[in-house]
Amino acid sequence: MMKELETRYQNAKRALFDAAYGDLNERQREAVYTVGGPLLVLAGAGSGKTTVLVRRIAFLIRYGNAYYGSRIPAGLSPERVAGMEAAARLPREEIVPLLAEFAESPCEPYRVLAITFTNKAANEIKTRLEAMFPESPEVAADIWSGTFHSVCVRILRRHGERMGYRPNFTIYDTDDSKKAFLEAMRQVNIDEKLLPVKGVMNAVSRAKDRLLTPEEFAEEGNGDYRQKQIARVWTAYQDMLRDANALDFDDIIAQTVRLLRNHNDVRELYQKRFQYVCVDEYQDTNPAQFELTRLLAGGYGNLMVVGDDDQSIYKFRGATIQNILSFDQEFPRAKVVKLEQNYRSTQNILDAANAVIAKNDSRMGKTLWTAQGAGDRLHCVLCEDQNAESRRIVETVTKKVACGEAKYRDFAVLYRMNAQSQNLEKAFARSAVPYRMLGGTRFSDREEIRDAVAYLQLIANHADNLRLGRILNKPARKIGPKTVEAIAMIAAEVGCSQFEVIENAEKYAALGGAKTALETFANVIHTLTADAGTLALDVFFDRVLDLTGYRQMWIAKGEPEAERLENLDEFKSQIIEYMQENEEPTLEEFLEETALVADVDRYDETADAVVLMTIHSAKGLEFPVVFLPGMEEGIFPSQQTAEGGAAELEEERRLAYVALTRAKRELYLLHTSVRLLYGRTCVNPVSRFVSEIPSGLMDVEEPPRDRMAAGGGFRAWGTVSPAANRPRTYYHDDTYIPDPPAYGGTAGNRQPSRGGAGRSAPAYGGMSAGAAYGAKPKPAAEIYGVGTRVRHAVFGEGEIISAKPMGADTLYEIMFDRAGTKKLMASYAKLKKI
DNA sequence: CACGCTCTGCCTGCG
DNA sequence: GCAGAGCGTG
Repeated sequence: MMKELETRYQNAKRALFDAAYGDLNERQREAVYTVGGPLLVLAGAGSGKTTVLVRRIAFLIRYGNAYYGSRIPAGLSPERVAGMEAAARLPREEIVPLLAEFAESPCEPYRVLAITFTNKAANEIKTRLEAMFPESPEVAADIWSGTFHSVCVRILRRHGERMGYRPNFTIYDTDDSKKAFLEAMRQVNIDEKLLPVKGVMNAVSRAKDRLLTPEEFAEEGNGDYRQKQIARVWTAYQDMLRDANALDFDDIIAQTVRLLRNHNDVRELYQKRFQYVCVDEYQDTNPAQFELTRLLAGGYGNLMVVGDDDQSIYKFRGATIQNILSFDQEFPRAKVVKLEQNYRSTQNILDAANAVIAKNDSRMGKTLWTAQGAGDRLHCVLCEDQNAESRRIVETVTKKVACGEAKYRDFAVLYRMNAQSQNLEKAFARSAVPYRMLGGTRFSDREEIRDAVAYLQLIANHADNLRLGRILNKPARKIGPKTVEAIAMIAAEVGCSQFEVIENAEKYAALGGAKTALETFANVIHTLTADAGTLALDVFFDRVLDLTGYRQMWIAKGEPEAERLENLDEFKSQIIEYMQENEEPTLEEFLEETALVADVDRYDETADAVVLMTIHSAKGLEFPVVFLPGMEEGIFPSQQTAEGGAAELEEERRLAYVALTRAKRELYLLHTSVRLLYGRTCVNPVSRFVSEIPSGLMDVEEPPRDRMAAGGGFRAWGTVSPAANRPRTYYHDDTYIPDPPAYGGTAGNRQPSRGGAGRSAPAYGGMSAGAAYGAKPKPAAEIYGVGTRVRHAVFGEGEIISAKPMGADTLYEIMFDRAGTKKLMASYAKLKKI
């Protein structure tokens, strides 16, 4: 009798939770309720992955193992159970307060660790957790949530001394690291021409991902000469970092793993602390991160990982898809929950993505579905060339915005490689469509920012030889390469830091005439080091720029470098922002944030503008309308992938899957008949990923016949027509004019003309353009001189600042009052003189 | 030391 | 096509 009541109680309890979590689907709920043991959540694109992660953390803090737990309250009565059964029919918000009493060993917030890859993801988790506990903000604050690197740095600051790092250690980013590698190569006498640094850095980085030591790496090469050389460089590099009390990004993970492996007390400290460990984007983890996760979760064994094997696109960065594929072998009792219901896209888009990814072998197997319905068919658009492709995208955006179908921010243009972005950006820059482009040089990578940071780093850590070298003679202080070399020699002999040599310059005869300059420099750094402890950070920063003469250096260069000063101001506002966010701001902590938090929120989702970025950086984002230009063999899949092995192609196909699943409503796949890339004209067949999409899902669009070249026209599926093969000349500003017929030659064997034809502007006749494309002849336009005020239909009023004759036409550069400076062809701009 | 010229290589890139 | 590195010269 009692047994039956207990079963009823358990069922009623679960029914209450199911009702309270009724906004989740069944699979999502299962993931949330499963708190004990290893758990793999295979979360398809758009399946509510972050929601599950956050809700689960909140669940285990509030209720612990309430759902699957077997606890029965004392004095359980039939009336009580009947009451619970009736309560399940109440509205959700009335059920939620009833759940607290079912809590079964709930977890304290500080015992939860959530690891992500990007700061953006870490911040999102934090923000969403704060929203889950509005009544007690300390809960979200107590949860350890951060990136792999921030978690490891936190551990190393505390226990790094065991590994030989003093707590004020410095973090070297990729650029610093490159400088150190170059120096290391000089030290071991290896010519950069024979062994490019890029290759060395990559090899060492991959080896560190695999937790190898230089010795193991050399051994693994089995006598391979190159590998032995790399190991020598690596050893010298590692010595330099050790001397400078510095770690690079890879060391941060690898050394934390060694710390936890080799020091039982430290490992146990964290294993006892972390009752629950969650890892996001698990398909992107490398072997070192796998090991770290395993160690940290090794106490309680409550490890949840979330990821999507089909979105593993970072093998080139060291990630192993194996980590997710063999999770259930590594953790034998693991539970696997698949999230396949998609809340983002239409069924047509999902069917296309499913069809493409189904061609892969190395996958766990998922099929996305939606309750939303089929939606529009995909569009496959063939354009003449990359300019037509870009224009086509801009036109489509303009049209859809004009008819009120969408806002600018609903559109994204996603491309395979950054080289494609130039054309696209030009088309947008010339139009009235607001856009923002991600990628390119990051703010923190700019020279002036790096220099400013180097000054701050040196002040925080005088042993930082690399940063010292960066700014020692910047601005020029009459400390030339000879002096620098002498300093390095002395430092190596004495066994001290280079800055200590400078401090004691008068002791060393070898420093000769530079002594005074060095003393002055040392004094400046000493003064600033003292200031760092007393002045407010922003005031201190100004003082650094002024006392070192660094600001003056850029001021002296005048107008062309004005942006540098603006960037330094922008950096100062980042300092102020940091001061506002932290109660006890310190230089060291600020520097750590700068090292680990590169350009937060590069993508402002609120701005009403079309977004342009690579497919890689679009992972995790979604847009109502997505354009995928360059769906061509040789671009996507890229040349080197297509030539690589099957594994490379599978990764590329996953990238295609990521690209397709970014779209919510509409998807445009664009490809061209001819394309100018790397200064070469190429004729690429349409991408295999387009061909893999069932034709019934797609509308195919080709340019109308009369606009096509003579000779049978273009065939969509890659047949090369002779006319398409004709070489063309492009001007630096991308205004294109076909070569006259007499030019001859074919695209395939055309020699790159370095600095030759095409740079200057030969006077081509306008007619050849018309003849090649059968296009209408350009209407004659009235020619205006520089300084003329004109009106444009879209951009409004402006002034002509330059006019360049181009064949029969004229290229104007016009500074518009509101739309900025644009380059326009006279015949198309339809300008009116004011 | 600053500049301008030539040469080269070139996919994706978190922290 | 173009950026970044390397190199030579004023």
